[in-house]
Amino acid sequence: MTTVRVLLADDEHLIRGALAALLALEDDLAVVAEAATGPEALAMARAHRPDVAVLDLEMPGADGVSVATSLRTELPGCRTMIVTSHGLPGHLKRALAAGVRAFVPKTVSARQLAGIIRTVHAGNRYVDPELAADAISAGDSPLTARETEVLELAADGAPVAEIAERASLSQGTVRNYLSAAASKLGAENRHAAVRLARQRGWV
Amino acid sequence: MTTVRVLLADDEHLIRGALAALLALEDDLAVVAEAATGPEALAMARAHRPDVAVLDLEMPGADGVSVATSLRTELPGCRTMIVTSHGLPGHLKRALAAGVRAFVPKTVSARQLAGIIRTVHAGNRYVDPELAADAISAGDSPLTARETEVLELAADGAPVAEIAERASLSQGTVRNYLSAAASKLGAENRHAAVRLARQRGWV
DNA sequence: CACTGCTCATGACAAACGTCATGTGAGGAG
DNA sequence: CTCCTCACATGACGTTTGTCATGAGCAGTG
Repeated sequence: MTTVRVLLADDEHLIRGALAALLALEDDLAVVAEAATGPEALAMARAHRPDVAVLDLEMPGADGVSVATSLRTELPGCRTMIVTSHGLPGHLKRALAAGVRAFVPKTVSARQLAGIIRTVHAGNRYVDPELAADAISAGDSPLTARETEVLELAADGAPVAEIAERASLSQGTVRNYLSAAASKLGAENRHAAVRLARQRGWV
Repeated sequence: MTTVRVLLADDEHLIRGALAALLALEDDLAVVAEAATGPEALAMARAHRPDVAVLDLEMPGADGVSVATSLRTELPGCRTMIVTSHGLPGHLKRALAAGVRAFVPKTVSARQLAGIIRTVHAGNRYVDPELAADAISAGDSPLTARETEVLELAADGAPVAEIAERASLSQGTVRNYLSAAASKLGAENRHAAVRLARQRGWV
């Protein structure tokens, strides 16, 4: 029996510590490194070369997906998986596109997580069935690249003039994109559109 | 030595289970009940009458603060504490106003948490120093009750007409409140105001 | 090559919005 | 009792929007 070397990255010390303790109970798993931020996770991974990196999606510095992207090129032998509280369909897609092998919500039990780590280590993938269903039913973003960009700039409630300036577009164009985005999303106005797009992980 | 009977409520199974395991290592603490939702937490508390209820702030059904409020009247002997990922000043204030004895971020370690549970059980209070500093520097909400109410209704990007209807106010009045709220918060428009108020936990 | 879809623009109009002046009534503070 | 604040309202004003028509340049596809 081989021992799986695991890197644990989560900014919540409470969870990270508790998780490490629980995984330590599994005698084929060994937590060889822990990290509380994105950059720290990268550094620890370089130093300890784990078999599997368990990454929280929301971390200070760099989120789980970008850490996974970096790891993919730097340590091809290291499988990555994402654990998260907020299972947005868009996040799942981004994660899979970044080569992440598993995407699980924090609502699973530690025992299940251990099983998933083994699955991933064996070279297989795992996606939470419910999240997968959501992602499939949610579908792809209907927004074009510019529409998405403009919508993001509108996300903090900025007026059109400011968005236009920051995007180097004319105000009329910005209004057109915003209008198109809102109608594609079935929203009454851009602010509601922002909310919807966020919910679906499209921004 | 008395044993402290603890109720653990958190919708993230991973965390709840891990936490229960870690707290079980402390021989003066006993996790007598677990819950994944607000209503479930209430039911479990009634059934098991714990000494201390450790409540996650964000749970389906009812959030930690409202559970704490209910517990305060139903089980006066049960001390409550809030654990959360997002330490917004406003949440801290609401929690303390609801009679919560401790407010801690999930970035603490399990050992620290155990200590805090003991502190709370002994009748003392605990507030994370950093959160406390934030809360003090952030100050109170400058908004009146109605301003807050209207701002909340505006939170999902609804047009003024809809807000007016839902608040049973005239559109002009709604605009006035929204305008007042935005200027008090130093925001350019109501949407930015919503964002700011959220950041500070005032909505 | 024609066709389609994305990008970017302009101009125009109606609706929604922000702001201000102004007024009434209720309730607390002095 | 008076003063002040808050809640609520109206009407009016200019500005910011959403929406639509229209058009040009530029990619990719059949």
